[in-house]
Amino acid sequence: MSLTPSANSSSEIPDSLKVIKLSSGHDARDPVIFNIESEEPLNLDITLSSGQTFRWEKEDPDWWGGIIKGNRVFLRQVEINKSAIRLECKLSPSVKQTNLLENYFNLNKNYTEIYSAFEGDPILKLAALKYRGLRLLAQDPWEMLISFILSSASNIPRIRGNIKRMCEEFGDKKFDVFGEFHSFPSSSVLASASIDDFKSLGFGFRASYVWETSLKIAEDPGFLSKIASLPYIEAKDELCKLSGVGEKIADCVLLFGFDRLESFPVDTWIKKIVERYYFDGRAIPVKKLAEFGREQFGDYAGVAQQYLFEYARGLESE
DNA sequence: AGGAAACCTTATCC
DNA sequence: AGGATAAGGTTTC
Ligand SMILES: [Mg+2]
Repeated sequence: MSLTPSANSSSEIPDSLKVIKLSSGHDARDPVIFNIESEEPLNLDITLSSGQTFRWEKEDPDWWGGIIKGNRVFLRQVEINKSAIRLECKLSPSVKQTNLLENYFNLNKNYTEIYSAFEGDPILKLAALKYRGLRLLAQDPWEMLISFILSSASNIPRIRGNIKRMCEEFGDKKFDVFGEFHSFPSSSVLASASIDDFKSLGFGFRASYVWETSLKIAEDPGFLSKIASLPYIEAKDELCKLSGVGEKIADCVLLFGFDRLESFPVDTWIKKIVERYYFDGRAIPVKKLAEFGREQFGDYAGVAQQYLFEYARGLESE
């Protein structure tokens, strides 16, 4: 299943974006190579190694490899300065999607404007400075759902490993000019696996959650597309009905899979940093913190969350 | 209704 | 070095 986040169906690509083709890929054995230039801030390393996405791998010193809407993509940053960025992109010539990368990186969203909104908040100002070019990605809702069910009380390296093994075991084997790769497995394929299969992949207690939710989605394929049209509160309530999905994971799915920037997922890192800098170190219940985040950061709550998350983790590792 | 306790496994900390 | 603690929480009791 592959759903398009609603905001992208009507997204306009701004004039500031240029696509420069370097190789037309007339020969079906050659990859298509082109550049993307944008005035929007985008730091590939920060964005693709962040905690919102789990399947990107830096295989070369420079090249990132990943899969977008079932298409394998290789990217490297060839320019990054204050006013413009440039990406070199390699795709299989079989890829027909237009604006695949522009949509994935949400290049229609004005992050300079968002940074301005962060100016009045001392912590966000610092975070935006340190992680400039971190962008929210427009990812697949189904992939987000399973990925974040796997994230609960886990850690990022482990989540990546769980997902990688699951894709290798259950994802469709596909071929392009670069060779073999595996897609993210469908709900029906996962529903026909067993809980023990998932335990042997290292899912632990999340194995039953993944199986139950896969079965539910396989039996009700319209479930996720209905979410897209619901108001935030109702969308979240619906998602929470799924096994393994509570408030936090519902917020992650809404933010990363449905472009709902009003979501403010509260995990242990957000809890720590928000208590420390916004509540004078006092302990605050997670539910209150989520309400605070949505209230405090408004339309950009989800972007603020992402910057605070990376900032909090950065503090720990320094 | 609200708050512990249980739940798997692997990084990371000290 | 290796035992303790924490990790993008949810469910169950
Ligand atoms: Mg649930």
